[in-house]
Amino acid sequence: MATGRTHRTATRSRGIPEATVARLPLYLRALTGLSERSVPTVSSEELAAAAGVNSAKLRKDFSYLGSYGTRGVGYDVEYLVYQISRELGLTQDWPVVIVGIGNLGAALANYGGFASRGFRVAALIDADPAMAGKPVAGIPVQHSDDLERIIADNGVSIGVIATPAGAAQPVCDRLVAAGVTSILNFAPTVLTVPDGVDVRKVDLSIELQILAFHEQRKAGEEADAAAAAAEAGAGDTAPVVAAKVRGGSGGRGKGPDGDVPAVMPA
Amino acid sequence: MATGRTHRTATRSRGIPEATVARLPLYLRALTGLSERSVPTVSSEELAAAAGVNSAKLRKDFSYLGSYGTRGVGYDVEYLVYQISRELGLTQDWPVVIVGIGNLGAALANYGGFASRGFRVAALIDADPAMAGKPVAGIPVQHSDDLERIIADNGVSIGVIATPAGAAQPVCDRLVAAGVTSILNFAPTVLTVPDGVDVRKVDLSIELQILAFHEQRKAGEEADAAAAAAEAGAGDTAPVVAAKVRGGSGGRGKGPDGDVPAVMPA
DNA sequence: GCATGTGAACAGATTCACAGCT
DNA sequence: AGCTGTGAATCTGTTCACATGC
Repeated sequence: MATGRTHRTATRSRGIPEATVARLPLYLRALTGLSERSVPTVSSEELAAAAGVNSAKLRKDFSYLGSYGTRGVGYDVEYLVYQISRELGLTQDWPVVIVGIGNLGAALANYGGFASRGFRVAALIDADPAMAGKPVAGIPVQHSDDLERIIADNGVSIGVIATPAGAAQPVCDRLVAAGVTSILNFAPTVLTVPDGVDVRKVDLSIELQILAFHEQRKAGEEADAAAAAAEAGAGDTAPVVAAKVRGGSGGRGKGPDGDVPAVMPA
Repeated sequence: MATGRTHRTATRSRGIPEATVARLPLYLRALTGLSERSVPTVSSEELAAAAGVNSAKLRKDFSYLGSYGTRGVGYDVEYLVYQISRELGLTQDWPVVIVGIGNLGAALANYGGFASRGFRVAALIDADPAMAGKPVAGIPVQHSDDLERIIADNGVSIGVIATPAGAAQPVCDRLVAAGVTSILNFAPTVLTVPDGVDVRKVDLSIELQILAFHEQRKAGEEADAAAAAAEAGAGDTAPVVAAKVRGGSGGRGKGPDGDVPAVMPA
């Protein structure tokens, strides 16, 4: 169903491009590094190198925030740290709940990067009664029956879903109903949420698949030749089936050399 | 200098846009779901809904792969699964090493999504001698002294870094020197790699920071809305509007645009 | 002189809308 | 009639190059 529609008044003055927002945390990290080493100022060139982007992009990004630099000199590190933190909303405290305390959930609970940036793990929630009360990263796991109360009691607006795929949508629905408006989803599922709720997803296997694509490409001539050979072979062997007899059901012939299908999940 | 990717020297007309590549795994997942339920064909509309994108984009994406659909009918599920798998390089087996077996590394080792898509965890490596020999996810952890040998013995070209930030660059250097050409980095550091090596990073705290930005903006918009209402109503109704009114979707005319999930995927 | 900040050119991705095939 | 495949239009993001101000 079409939900849709972004706000129209969007670009008043708070029109920071999404791509820029996604880089602000990167700059912030580089800046905190400099701050810790008591570096007072940086040029766009230096900071860009530390953040792994190019300097023109960095200057453009900063220009959306305002003119916080000094021509001929550079940027004041502490000042920029503050401005970016404020822009990202990190000057306030964000209570977060993590739902699904398996391996990944536990890893997230232990992840130091949260606490150090204004995020506070307010609660860990799991559906397994055996987990209830068990401390993970020093925080006792609570049963999911209490999810709504926990959200309300802690004023949580950001939820992290680290459940198995099947549980993700129901959990998401409950989080949203309870008042959560931002969700970070680690489950390999497309979540459906009402308008006004933001979802970001992190999918480990997707990242690897993208790498595999490039890796295959790199293998270059070899892989290319192999693929070409396989495709050429298609003219008189198995894949013809795939190419012509589609719609067929179950029995798909095995590929050219052994393991064609290969992609069914366990 | 940094990311030096050879331009689209690509092979023949193999110029698949990066944005499209990043979505192929998404389509693949939706398709495997359909395949498991023995659905023989899908329309671009249906598949797009399942993958959480809009149908024009999906058709455009598929057009880069070739003409694998049937006009008036749709796409053959099994055939598409095979084509996308092949394009992503998932019809071959990719041995992967995970370096840094802390909470996160263990979670990754246990993550089912790898094995099910052509990725095989060939080895777990950690710098802590106390970990050596201990099985995680059924695989004995090996000491990092042997990193080079492990890479070579297993023909590994993809490495996953899940170490603390400080160890990431040295580990990366050793992986690359040993022959790894694709790296998935979970450590919160910018890695420097030679040309020809791909790095993708997953940063949990960055994702949360992006959510925080939007969360903050939402709060601001509520205020804006209240202000606008006040302005329009001229002291008519109270700012009660600012209360939690979410998910809205009252009547509103047909939305001209699709159902974009509000935030761009990683 | 030197580095920021920014309009303008460029490149890439998304969406539209319809021609073309089944 | 229905759905794919794709040029054209649009939108978003990046890079260039230089005027601007310390």
